[in-house]
Amino acid sequence: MSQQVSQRRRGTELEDTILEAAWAELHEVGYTRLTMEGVAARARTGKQVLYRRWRNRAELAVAAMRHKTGSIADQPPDTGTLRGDVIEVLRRMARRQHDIPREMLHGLMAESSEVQMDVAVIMADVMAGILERAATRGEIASAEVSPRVMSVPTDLLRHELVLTRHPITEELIAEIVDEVFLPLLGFVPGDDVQDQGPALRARPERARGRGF
Amino acid sequence: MSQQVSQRRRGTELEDTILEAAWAELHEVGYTRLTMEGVAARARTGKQVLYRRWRNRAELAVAAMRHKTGSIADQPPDTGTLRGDVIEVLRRMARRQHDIPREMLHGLMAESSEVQMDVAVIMADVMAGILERAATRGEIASAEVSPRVMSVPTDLLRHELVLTRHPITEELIAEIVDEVFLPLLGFVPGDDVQDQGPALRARPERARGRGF
Amino acid sequence: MSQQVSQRRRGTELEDTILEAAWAELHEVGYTRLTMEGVAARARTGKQVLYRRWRNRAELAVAAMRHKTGSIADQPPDTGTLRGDVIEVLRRMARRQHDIPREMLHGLMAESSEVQMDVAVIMADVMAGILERAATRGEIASAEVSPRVMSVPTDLLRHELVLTRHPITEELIAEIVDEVFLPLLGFVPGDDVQDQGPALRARPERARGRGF
Amino acid sequence: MSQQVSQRRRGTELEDTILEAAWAELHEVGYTRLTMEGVAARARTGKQVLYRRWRNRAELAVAAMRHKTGSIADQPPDTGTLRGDVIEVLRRMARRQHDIPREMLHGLMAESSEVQMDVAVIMADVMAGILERAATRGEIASAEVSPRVMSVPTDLLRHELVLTRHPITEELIAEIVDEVFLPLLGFVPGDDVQDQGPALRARPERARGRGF
DNA sequence: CTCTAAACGAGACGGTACGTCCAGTCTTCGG
DNA sequence: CCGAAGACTGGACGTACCGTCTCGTTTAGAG
Repeated sequence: MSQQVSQRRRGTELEDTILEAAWAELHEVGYTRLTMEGVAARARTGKQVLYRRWRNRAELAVAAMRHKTGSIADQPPDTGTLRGDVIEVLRRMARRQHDIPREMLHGLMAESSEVQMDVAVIMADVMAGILERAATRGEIASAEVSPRVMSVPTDLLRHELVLTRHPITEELIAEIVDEVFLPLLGFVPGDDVQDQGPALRARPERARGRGF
Repeated sequence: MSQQVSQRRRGTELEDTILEAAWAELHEVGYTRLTMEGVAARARTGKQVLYRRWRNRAELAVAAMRHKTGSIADQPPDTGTLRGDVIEVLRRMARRQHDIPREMLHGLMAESSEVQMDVAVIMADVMAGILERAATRGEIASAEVSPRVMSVPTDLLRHELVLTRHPITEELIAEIVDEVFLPLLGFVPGDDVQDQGPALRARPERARGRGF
Repeated sequence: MSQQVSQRRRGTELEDTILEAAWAELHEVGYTRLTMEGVAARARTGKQVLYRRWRNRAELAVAAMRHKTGSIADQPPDTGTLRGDVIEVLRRMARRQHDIPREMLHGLMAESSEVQMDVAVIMADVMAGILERAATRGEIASAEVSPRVMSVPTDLLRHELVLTRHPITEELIAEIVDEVFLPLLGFVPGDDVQDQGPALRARPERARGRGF
Repeated sequence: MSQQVSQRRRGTELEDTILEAAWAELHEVGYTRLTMEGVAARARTGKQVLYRRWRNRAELAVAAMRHKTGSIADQPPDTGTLRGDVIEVLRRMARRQHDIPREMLHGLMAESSEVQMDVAVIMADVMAGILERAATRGEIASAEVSPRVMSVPTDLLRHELVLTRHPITEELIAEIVDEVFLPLLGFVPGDDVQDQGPALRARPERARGRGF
């Protein structure tokens, strides 16, 4: 009479459980100390089940990451101004990165060739759209911008996000847009952008080694 | 009778042997599969000897890296032109990176807090010097440039070096300098820089995933 | 339009296939490495089909063994002489054992309580019949023989078959009969049994350990 | 002042601990379910330590067995009578076997070629000595006995010990000696051996299968 | 020059995780 | 309902390294 409930998890249900377990482990112990055994134990299943789906912890971690973080440029921002659009794009990138610690990213990039910078291409499309609209509005003379220039804001932000330990602030985003990107486009900001305080400020962090 | 040669290595001699062994291992198997046991075996010594000097493989790898790659900005370039100087700086960065596979870098950044972007600060100093001289020569109006702008060329190159799989070419460097940095400084290139072919070219690589 | 042949095996047909697969596996990899999965794969069926019939690999192996080796004392030998009958019984035991490697037997005895020495009782009956006929023929005074004595030849042969690595030869069988069993019955062999060569011969094999 | 006790066990001390742990596991779970992990856990050491010493669980089990059970025929019995000596030998065998369950033995014989019947040869020597003394005392005409006959009592007992589930009783031993061995030697027992009750008794156990 | 303390080389130790195999059970689907 | 197929829980396998500890052997340098 009563609906026979499956005792044993299978397929998608099981997979979701595992990916959530992996995500939890990633945040508790970090990628470096992520173990298949740990994930299996937390998901209350066997290691074989994991290995049936992902060849190694890198693939598992990538899958867990994607499971939690949806696609980035689902719908391009449209704030009505060039500056607003670009800032919104950068904000979304930063917000997205919030979930993914640098350490995890580096660990993945060290072990997996999966994690690519593919998003760069996607971002290029988004930026092209933004510039298109800006040209239509007459904010800039032409949408014909070198791809190198077009990717400057996202590249610079990504550089900060992944390769430095600087906290990502609104000021940082404003700097990238107002000191670098807009000037490159020959855009002269109107009166609404007079908060250019941080310019010419020295970086606080000191070098302790030689880095790379 | 014969000169008594020390059978057992110690101190610096031993340390050098180890660091070379580590460097060799790094290139043979990569950072991910670098093991203390492997290095010890290759250097024909015991693991204790390694642990006496470096707390873990990350420290050892960093040390091995530094042992091979000297400091970056030993002497700032001085080619006589702003453009030449900046290009030279980027070339040196690229050349230096040649020795250090991306995988190694990511592995290190995942495990060690040692590998920092400290070099960024050093590069800032170098760039400041270059701009100073350019201002003196009258190439640019003033050396008073926002630190954000000043670090744009090195940040962009580092982004390419570490976060993409693009090969580092002369064209890439030229793009960064001619399409981004010099325009930002309000610099109008002379007749010697008419090789601006790559502009507006589309990026060839396609996205295969969502990356990050 | 040809007669639709049942693609799916069932009942006895399926069971036979499985038992033959099991027997084949037993001879290819031995009992120790016999696996339910291996048998299922070889029989092109699922594990559940096996578990529906036999609780574990021991039971399956026993079944496979019995499937190949029929009952031992189907019809008691009747050669016309006491000596001939006993030798024939021992020969049949030896021949039967030929199919079943010692390793398989030990494996089964370790895991299954099924494989019993029940045959001992059967053999006792067979031996009783043989002695009965010998008494009737007048070869021995009486068929009233202690059960212990009666089982001596089969027990000794079984000891050799299962617990030693000695090859089972005609001489071995002759020894058991002529040096042990017949003397125990007070039987004086006639002239046809003068091939008593092996007596007093030393055993060739040397001890290498302490065994048990 | 205080004796510095080594925290970490090594060499023989560690080995003894392990063998005792293995012996304990053998008795708790039996050979079939003996696991290297179980032994390592009980001995509070790593699996590698076990594998460094023994290639597999069979070797470990054999070693554990030998560690507990000393050599069998350290000093031959000398009771003053042939019967007494033989009975004493069989009693010792039975006592020794008490420690080693049949299941363990079969498991070992299935997996290891180490466990041999070498002891048979040793027993032959012991029996030869016993017969020698019996001949000297005049109990038997000559010590020249066929090796087959000489090993009959030990072979029969071993058959019972290993291949049947019969409990090993004094009566069983008496049967072997009084009904089989002594008669074979043409020995006529004196008045002290009138307890020949069990003769002609039927075996109680019934066959449940076809055995082997 | 002898003695001593430290460092070296070698490798065992207690442990964690790997990636694989198999047991025995459960589920789905098709005939 | 049962066969075929295969996924699931779970446990052990045998291996690789980790970082520590111990042993016996150089080897510098202090006395």
